[in-house]
Amino acid sequence: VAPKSVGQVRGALKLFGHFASAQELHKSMQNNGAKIGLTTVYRSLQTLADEKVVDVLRRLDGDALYRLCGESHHHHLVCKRCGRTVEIEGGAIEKWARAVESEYGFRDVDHTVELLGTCSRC
Amino acid sequence: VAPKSVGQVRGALKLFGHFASAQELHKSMQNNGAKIGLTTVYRSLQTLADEKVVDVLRRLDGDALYRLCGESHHHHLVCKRCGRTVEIEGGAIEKWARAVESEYGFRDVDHTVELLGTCSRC
DNA sequence: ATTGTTGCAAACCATTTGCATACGT
DNA sequence: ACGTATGCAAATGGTTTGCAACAAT
Repeated sequence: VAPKSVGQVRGALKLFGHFASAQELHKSMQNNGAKIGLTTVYRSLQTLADEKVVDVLRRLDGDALYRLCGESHHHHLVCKRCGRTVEIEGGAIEKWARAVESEYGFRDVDHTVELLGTCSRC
Repeated sequence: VAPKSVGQVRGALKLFGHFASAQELHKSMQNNGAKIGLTTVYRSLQTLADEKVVDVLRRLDGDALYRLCGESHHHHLVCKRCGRTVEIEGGAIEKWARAVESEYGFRDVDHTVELLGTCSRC
């Protein structure tokens, strides 16, 4: 029985379209007239992250960034300098992960992959 | 006129061999008998980062991780239940990372890969 | 009435900074 | 003595949590 605020936050993220920190998102929602507390924004983002509806990653300064993720599992290529982020199709990775999984007799293997570099503009 | 503590910290990082948070590194140094304050570890890591001799990235929980640049690295397959850890050769990953790098015009791309699953014994 | 939701204020915790002490030259 | 390096303790700031007021059924 998801609280309505979770839907509100998801909507705001959709509107935002790219990675936003909780505080940026909160400010943006208030600017659009929403009456919602910062705490609730945090809690909603937490819920969405648990439900794997949003991706979470960390900016270099330590702030958490959130963005709606599509249905397909993907990874990110992030610029160290400007924070520009590109979603990557990781077909090769998925195959590799499954190969490693069976090679070592593991089950239910999940993986985290992050690429960090410097983009062409920086 | 680099303080000696910077060298100490660099040495500890080398010993560590992979990404470590400031606090983990500090604890590890103290366990090895070093008399150094947490503040100094932070300051030394800051200096090393400014000099570009260490890479900095962020763990999902927000802690900063530091590693000497140019160290060859491997990846880990970790069991969620018993903590058993296997070191993985990531040749396929390295190739994939380089392909992504050139495809999107990024430079100096580093990557983090962690595999989490359940091992055969559990 | 009971259960779930909200938001304020306080707690948390990694990191940074102020400042007084200790060190090197 | 001078300038630098160090570490304690306090400040910072994003995030989390306790709790009491509040809405929904």
